[in-house]
Amino acid sequence: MSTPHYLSVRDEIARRLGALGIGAKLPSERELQAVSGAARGTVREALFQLETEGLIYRRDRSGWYVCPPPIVYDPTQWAGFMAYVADQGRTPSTETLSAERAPASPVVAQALGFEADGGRSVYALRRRRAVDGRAVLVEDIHVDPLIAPDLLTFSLNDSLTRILREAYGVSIVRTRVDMQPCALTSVEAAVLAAKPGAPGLLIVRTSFDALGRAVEYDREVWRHDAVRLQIDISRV
Amino acid sequence: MSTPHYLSVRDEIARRLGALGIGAKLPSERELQAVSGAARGTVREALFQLETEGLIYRRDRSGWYVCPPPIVYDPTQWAGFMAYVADQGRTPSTETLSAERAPASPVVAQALGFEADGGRSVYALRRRRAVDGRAVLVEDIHVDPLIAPDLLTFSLNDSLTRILREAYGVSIVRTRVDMQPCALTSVEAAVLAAKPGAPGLLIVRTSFDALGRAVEYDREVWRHDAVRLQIDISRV
DNA sequence: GAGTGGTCTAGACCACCTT
DNA sequence: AGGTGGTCTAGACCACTCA
Repeated sequence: MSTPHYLSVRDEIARRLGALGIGAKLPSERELQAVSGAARGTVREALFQLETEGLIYRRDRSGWYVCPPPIVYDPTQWAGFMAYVADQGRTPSTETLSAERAPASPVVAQALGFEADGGRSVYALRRRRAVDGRAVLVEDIHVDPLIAPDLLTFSLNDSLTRILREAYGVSIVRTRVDMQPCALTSVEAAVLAAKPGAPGLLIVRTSFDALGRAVEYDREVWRHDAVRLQIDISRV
Repeated sequence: MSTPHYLSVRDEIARRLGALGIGAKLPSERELQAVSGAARGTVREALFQLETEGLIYRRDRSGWYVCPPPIVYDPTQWAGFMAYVADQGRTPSTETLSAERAPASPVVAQALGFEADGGRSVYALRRRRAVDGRAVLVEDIHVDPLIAPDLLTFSLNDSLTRILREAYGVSIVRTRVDMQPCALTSVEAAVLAAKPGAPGLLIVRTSFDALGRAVEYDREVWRHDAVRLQIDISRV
């Protein structure tokens, strides 16, 4: 047995994924076990492998499902999530989980250029966004209340950038994007119906206006299999 | 037992990571098992968790080690790997694993704008790059021989972009970057002394010159914990 | 050669989802 | 209420690394 058993089980399962449709539920682990003749732990090893590859995902305590293709995402463009996803023939949705004015954490305060220990507060939004009904990301957005007073009176499921532009006359001219693989915390996992510790992709965006003010600090945690970043850069 | 045992083991191990230096080897799994009183599988569960979080990594069949901090990488800048890493106070190194002229695969041919079934060949380089002696990425670079004839006569551990500019007068003015979490194939894992299926980060760069020609197609597979992308975008 | 991590087995119990 | 995935145990053997 030169190649481990769990890899042949992986291949066997992978072969069937095409027959199952996108989003379809896989047979139970105990069924897969019966078919493959392996112990359940070995079957799970194979499933974890496919999860890392982005071919299947799980909904916590529910089961394993075939991954839909990833969304292609350009964090430097400002078309907005709803437009992007629709352009790719998918159905986006946004849900605002919370919206409040709260004290700025040190990280947020620094990102928005607040003075240390100023005790400033920020607008904090938490949104869950889904593609074709599957929750793919949770984001925390922080906005300086001095730049966008009364922000919370707007409909927050829309493009926030449009609100900033149309209601406050603030245009984004510079964006700093940070990206890093991560593990889902228990909070993030709960929001995404995933298991805590599942692999994710962290994208942090800080947006600046023409005056150089940090207007928006956006922290997005994606399911790692749900997104592919694509950026097009032209040098001057 | 509201929180799973493997998570308390994780916390216990995480607490000790500070005391161990960066790059230090963790105690063996059987030692950790003895300390925690858990079964070995549970200890491994905890270690996998820390691996996903990017706090520890393993060298295949050797053991678990404390992760150094990630390299901050801007794929849109052309400073080059060696310059980047050095700027961050780390020691970069590059090793050319192979350099040859070979038929272009369909993916490469399309990326470089070759006509379909043209039977064109390309220069293909495979390089391994390390930070402080730890292999962090393997890259496959493909260059159009019509644009850079005799490329293989140069010293290929250097910045390829500089060679293109200084020897061939080709400047990159546009870059398309694609990025996606992935799993290491057995080939990539072998090059990086990792386990096949370990989490990775795939970065694909296609670079164009002023004439709009695709000059270079670069496919980089990173250890997922070794890199943090950072991009700064200004809109005109 | 000793000890390591990698793989694998064959069970078990529980909390939770689904029906 | 039944079945699921999540967690956990207590072993075992092997290929490999390292001293």
